[in-house]
Amino acid sequence: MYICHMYSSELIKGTLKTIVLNLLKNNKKMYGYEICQKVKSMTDDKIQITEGALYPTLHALEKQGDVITEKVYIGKRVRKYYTLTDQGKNTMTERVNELSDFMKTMKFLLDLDTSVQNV
Amino acid sequence: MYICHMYSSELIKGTLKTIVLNLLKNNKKMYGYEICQKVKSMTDDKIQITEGALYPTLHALEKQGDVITEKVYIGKRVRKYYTLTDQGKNTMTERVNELSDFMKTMKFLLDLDTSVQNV
DNA sequence: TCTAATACCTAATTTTCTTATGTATTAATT
DNA sequence: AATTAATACATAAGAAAATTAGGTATTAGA
Repeated sequence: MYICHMYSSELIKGTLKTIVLNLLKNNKKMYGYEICQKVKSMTDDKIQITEGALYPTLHALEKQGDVITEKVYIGKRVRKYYTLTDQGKNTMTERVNELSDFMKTMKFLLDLDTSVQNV
Repeated sequence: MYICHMYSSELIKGTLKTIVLNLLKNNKKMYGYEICQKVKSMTDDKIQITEGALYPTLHALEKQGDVITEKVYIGKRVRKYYTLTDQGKNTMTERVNELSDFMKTMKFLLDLDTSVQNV
């Protein structure tokens, strides 16, 4: 039995934007720190997005028009909420489809589809 | 319907070593150029490993003892065949299991497991 | 004879992440 | 009350892994 504690960083590379965009679809509106925690808890600590990776990614998404931001003050502490734009929804759909397709291809390539049914 | 012609390069990042190690499992003995062609044909041109990425990867695998090489001359042209070592077989198993596990996690994270049965 | 395919290789650059560092507020612990 | 941990943002230096572009040489095909 294979027990995995945390994925090697190479694997996660390239999927960060897709993860973020997809979370924004499901949760409508999130802030950076929340995204880190959410991914960590949803994956049983297997995927831990570092803040050094996340914030530049969020800024890039904003710059290219896939998300818009709004600042909310909780007392004196600021939160920056991110929301998908219409363009961002398209980007999200494309990215998620592509990743889904990629995983099917990888499954085939690595001979992992041992099941009988194959849609 | 989503039609994918070729995956964006970010996705493939981090999976190259795993792909190579796995191909060597199934095919026993392969040379670099052959690996490129095999991956290309098996994935309907969706994954095209560039030689600039492959050769350094193969050299790294050799350096860390996961593969051994033998040169074979076809006329005057040389082919460098790569074979998994025992250590390489272990590495391969680990890598493939990790990637398989990672894809399950991503499926869950991206809410892609809509099927009823869930092994 | 010229081009395409086969077969290897490396180097400069780019992208993307890690690691480290920084600021500041608020909650929890001692 | 004071210290630590958690919350919440951010950037910058460096590393890793790919792309892009270049190089050499042989062989097959047009």
